Formats: sequence, C-alpha cells, structure tokens
Amino acid sequence: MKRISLSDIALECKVSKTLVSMVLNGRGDAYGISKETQERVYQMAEKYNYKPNQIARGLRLGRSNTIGLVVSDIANPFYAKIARGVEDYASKAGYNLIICSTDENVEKEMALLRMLKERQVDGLLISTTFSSSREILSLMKDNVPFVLIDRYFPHTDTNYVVIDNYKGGYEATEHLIKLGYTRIAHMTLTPSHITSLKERKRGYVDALKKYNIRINKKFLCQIPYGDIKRHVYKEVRELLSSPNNVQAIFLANNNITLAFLECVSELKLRIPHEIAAVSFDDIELFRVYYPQITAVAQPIDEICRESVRVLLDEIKNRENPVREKARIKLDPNLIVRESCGHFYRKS
Amino acid sequence: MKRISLSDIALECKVSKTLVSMVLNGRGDAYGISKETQERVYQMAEKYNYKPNQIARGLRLGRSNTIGLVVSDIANPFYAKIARGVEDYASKAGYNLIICSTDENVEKEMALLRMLKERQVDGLLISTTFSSSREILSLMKDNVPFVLIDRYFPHTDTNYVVIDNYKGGYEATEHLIKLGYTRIAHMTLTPSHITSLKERKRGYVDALKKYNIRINKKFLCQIPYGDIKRHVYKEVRELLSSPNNVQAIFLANNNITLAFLECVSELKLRIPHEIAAVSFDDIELFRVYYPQITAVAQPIDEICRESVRVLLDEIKNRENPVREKARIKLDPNLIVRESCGHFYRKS
DNA sequence: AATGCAAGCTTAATCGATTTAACATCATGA
DNA sequence: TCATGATGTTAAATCGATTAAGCTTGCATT
Repeated sequence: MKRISLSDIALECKVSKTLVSMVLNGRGDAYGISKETQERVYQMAEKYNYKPNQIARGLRLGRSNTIGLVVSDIANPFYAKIARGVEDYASKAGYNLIICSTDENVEKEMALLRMLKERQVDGLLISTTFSSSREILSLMKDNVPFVLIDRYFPHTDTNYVVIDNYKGGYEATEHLIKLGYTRIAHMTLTPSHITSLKERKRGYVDALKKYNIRINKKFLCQIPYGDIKRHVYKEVRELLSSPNNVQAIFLANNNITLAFLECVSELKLRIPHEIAAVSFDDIELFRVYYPQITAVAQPIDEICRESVRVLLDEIKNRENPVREKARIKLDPNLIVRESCGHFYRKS
Repeated sequence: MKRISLSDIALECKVSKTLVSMVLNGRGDAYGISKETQERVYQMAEKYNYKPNQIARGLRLGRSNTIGLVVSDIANPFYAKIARGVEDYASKAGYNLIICSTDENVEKEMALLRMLKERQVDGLLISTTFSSSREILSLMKDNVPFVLIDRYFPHTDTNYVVIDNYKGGYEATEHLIKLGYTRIAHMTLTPSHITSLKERKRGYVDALKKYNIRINKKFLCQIPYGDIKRHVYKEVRELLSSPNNVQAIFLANNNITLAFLECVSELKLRIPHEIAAVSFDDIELFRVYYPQITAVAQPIDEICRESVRVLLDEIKNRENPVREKARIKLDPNLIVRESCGHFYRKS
C-alpha cells in the first residue's frame, strides 16, 4: 500500500539511491553506470511501478513545474478558453496549471497570490483586478516571474500580453457610425478601473469624437459586476425610452452581452431593427444566435501562446533580472455579422 | 532576493527552527512558549515577510493540499462551471485545483493521471473517458482517493457523483412525445462508450418503446468528437430530407446542440415549426436564444458540492479503506421553454 | 613496485518544513 | 536534601529526491 520511493528501489537492487536517481533520470550512461546495473534498476522500477515524488524533487530543485493562472472567473467562457490554451502550451513544456478565480475581488486576489507563492509556483499568468500596480510590484520584490494578461498597467515595467482594447472599442463604434447610427450607447462594467474595459470605453468615446458625435452621458452605462442582469434590464429600458431613443449599443464584454440578449429576448426587441449591437469578445453563442452578433474577437490562441512563451522565458532567465520586459499588444478582430444591420435615417 | 525560510527566522530570533515552526502554526501556547518569544517570532516573520514553503511542508506531511480535476475539455461551458464550483468548495477546505483536459483521449488521460499521482495530489475528481473500469481500478491499487463525476461504471465499486442520465433522456423524449411528436431523432457523440451519453440514449429508446413508437435506426445519429460541426450538418440535412422527415430531435449535450443551432441558423430552419429540439445540459445560450431552448439541466452546484465533500471525506479516512463507497445519483431537471412548441398533426 | 587513471559506485549534504524525544532550569513539597 | 514537576527550549530524524565529492577496484604504465 505504501508508495514506492527511490530508496526502496535502491534497497531492492542493492545499490545506492544516487545510482537509481542517475539511471532513472536517463543519465546512467553519462555517469558511467554499467549496462547490467541500469537494466536491473529499470526492471525494478517497472516491477514496483515506481513513480518519482515530484514534491520531493521540486523541493530539492527549487521548482514546482507549476504555474498559476489567476482570472476573475474560470466559468466565463473567455477565461475558460484562455485556461484551455494555456493548459495546452504549458503542458507541452512540462508545466501544470493551478487555476484561481478572483471574482473581481482585490482581497481575494491578494490571498490567492500569496497562496500561489507559498505553493512555490514557478510563474504566474495574471488577469489582475487590481486598480494600481502597487500590489503587482510586490510580486517583483518576491522575484516571482509573472506575465499580465488581458489587463495591464501601461506605465509599469512588467511583462504583459494584452490586446489593443482601445482599437477594438474604436473599431466597434466606428462600425456602427459608418452604418449610419448616431445615437450609440456603451454598456460596461464597474469596477471601472479594469484597464481593458477602460480602454474599450476610451475607444468608444474617441470614435464618437472623431465623427463629431456629441457624447451623451446618459448613453454610458456602468453595470456593477455581481448584479449584471438586473442592471442591464434597467439600463436597456431607459436607453430605449423616448427622450433617449438609442439606436445602437456597444457592449463591453460577453457577460454584459449575455445579459443584454436575455433582456432583448424578454422585451421582444428586434435586433438590429429596434437596437443594433456590437459586442466585445466572440463566443460561440454569437455565431449561433439569430441574428448573428457582430463582435470584436480576441486572438485567444495567440494570447495563450505568447503569454506562456514569455513566462517560460522569464522563468528560464530568472537569474538575470535586468532584461527587457516583453510588452506584447495583439490586434483584436472585428467580425461583422448581422446584428448591426444598416440604419435608415427616419426622414 | 533569496526567499526567507524558517531557519532564517530562527537564526534572526536566536531560537530553534522547532520553536518558530510551533509558534507560526499557532501552537505556541499549546507548547508553552513564552508570550515574549512568540511575539518576537511573529514580529520577525512579519518583518521579513516570511511565507512557509508549502512544498517542503507537503513533503514532510505527506500531502499536497491539491486535488486534480480531470475532464474532457475545460473550455466546454459545462466543465468550466464544474471547475468553478469545485474550485470554490475545495478552496474553502484549503485545497487547490490542478485542472487537466483529456480531449476524450484515453492515452492522454492515462498520462495525466500518472502525472497527477507523481505530483502527489491528495485526491482526484475524474470525468473519465475510459471505456472500462480497468484503468480506474489501477488508481485504487495506488491508493489515491478519487471520485468519478459525470461518468461512472455502475458495476464497479468506486465513489461517484453523477446524475440520472437515463431519467434525463427519458424525460426529454417523453416531453416531445407528449407534445404530439412521433418522428423523433437523437443525436449523440462517439466514442459511444461514454456512460452518460449511453444512458441518455437508453432513456430515449425506452421512452419511445413505452409509447409504442417504432425505433428508426436512421433517427439515431452518432457524431464523432473532434469533427462535430461538419457531421451535424450532414445528419440534419438527411434527417429533414423527404423519406425521413424528422419532426423533433433530442440532442445529447451542449456541444452537439451548439453545432445544431449553428446549422439551423445557416439553413434558416425555424424552431420548433420545422424541427423541435430538446437539449441535454443547460447553458446560458439556451435562455438567450430565440426561441429559448428547452433543456435538461444538471444540478451543477450540487454535483460540485457533493463530489468535493465525498472526496475530502475519502482523503480524511484514507487509512480506513474498507468503507462503503459513496454512490450518489442526482436528478436532472427538465426546463421547459419554447423550442418544442406543440406538434399539430398534418391532417 | 609504485603511480596514474578510468570505470563503477557510494557517502553525505541539501532543499525547508514538522515532530519526537530530550534537555536544562527553577520552584515545590516531602 | 533530594525527588518531582512544570516551564521553556532544542537536537536530530524525517519526508524523497538530487548532486558534489570521494572511494574502491583493477589495469596499464613507468
């Protein structure tokens, strides 16, 4: 019942632990262990179904071959996909993933980061909910390699792999404008310090400015995380009520759009006739929905590939801390479908 | 830069490691350490921002406080939700989660299980892709506590927390029958040994039998995992072609339904008029879609709560292996929405 | 015969925590 | 005065692996 350890194999083979370790790590030849002995060791390991204790190994080697992934909610399809991509790229390099959800809660994130450090993760991929880089900087003091993904601090010198959210917001809004809409709302989340959402909003505002459309404060809706559905309902009703009369809406992420569509369905609104919509994030639903939802897609695979690459690179070169940080900003991709139609001006 | 260890604190305080360990584990009083010494230790730990190395701790204590979650694909919304629930319940008990995706690939699952054992996970939650309990039984030999979730082997004595898939399949089909449909198809996945899917199919078949509806082999579609979309297209076209003329369909999981809806949208089919549909699994999309999709919902939170409870229980009582295994079968829940309408017999 | 050297293997330290058993020191009671 | 006990603390073993340094052989060389 007891698990088999190196010593057990050594004992059984009547050789030292050292030798067993060398052989099983494939360095038997390099250390000049005779073929016969090696064979004997392999046989015993096989026979007793020996599996090295990676915890002991990790302790000795000072690494865990584990990386931590911190996101707001792993059940959010965007992060679920990120998790999957990161899992694949990380496992190719022999790393495992500990996944943590923060629920956009700063204290929870701090506790999780602390715990991940205690677990000696070799590195971290973080979609942080922090509003300032202060807490993140403490990671640097602790000398834990990390890469910010999805959200970042432009003026802080850290690795990051993000997308150009400003551009995404701008293009989404511009798309609506070019179709003839002028009364365009934007619905986003609070806490409003989340950098990605801030950038999307800035893109929205700038696009309107660029086309000389007056910014209407009433068209800017902030939905609190945690009670999305109810607030979206309220806001949609107001946006469509007579003095406002919104024609189109730019939705800041898949969560909001989900709530929006649910609302649309219950209010029996027709998209795009009664309200046109563009969403950030591209989830399956948007291809399946009728009408199909125009969306700003994030290059998820690329985000995963790059962030893992940068992180592993950082881990390898941990000793050399004066390197350039990787600052990677990927382009989002506006996928035009049917949810914006074409606005025919009421004459 | 170097991380602070127990010895560092001990050295700094001019006391032994033992004492520091005792104090920081909150057992200072129990061991009769003087208040002043305790205070000194706490201060130093604080000052140097000491964080215990959980890997070393794990090695000594023979546990990792980690559990492994093995599913087919963490990007699948059903499993993403499972992961989230499990994360929450596990973290309450101080456990972390290593998540692995098998892609329904037996070899991959074997490799992952091996790796998780090497990492000394304290327990496993597995939605297995194995077709027989043989591989699973080897886990028992290794004395690793585990709970099968979502899929199980009825005749093998393991812990499991599953739902009554037969009942779900039966009720979904019966629902269609009672609405007047008789030409009812079922679309499910291969590999066909996945127990949950087999049970759903059995429920479908039995419901038809019960209501004396002849089972038509052509109405039973097996879609290969890995190329779902293309095959669903082909099958849908055939089902609706003249000699078949299917009126309703029972879709075996959210993956298939997603592909089905995409197909419906492109073929411009109307639900339920041209084809009625019930799906297994209940994802956001189904509430948002127009028409809203009738679905068999799984009690995800309960699955997570129970499986974590059983697993932690098993871990606690690892020494006593002759206990009764937990065999938990939860009820699914048919949520009637709009996608089945009411069949008016062509006269 | 003494030396050098390679081949093959082992000893012991180490990673950072926990824990058992023991050790001082001092006060108390017989 | 000496045993007893409480109080406060520590030495050393342990978990299971890795690795630097060292130790036997036996053989060839001088």
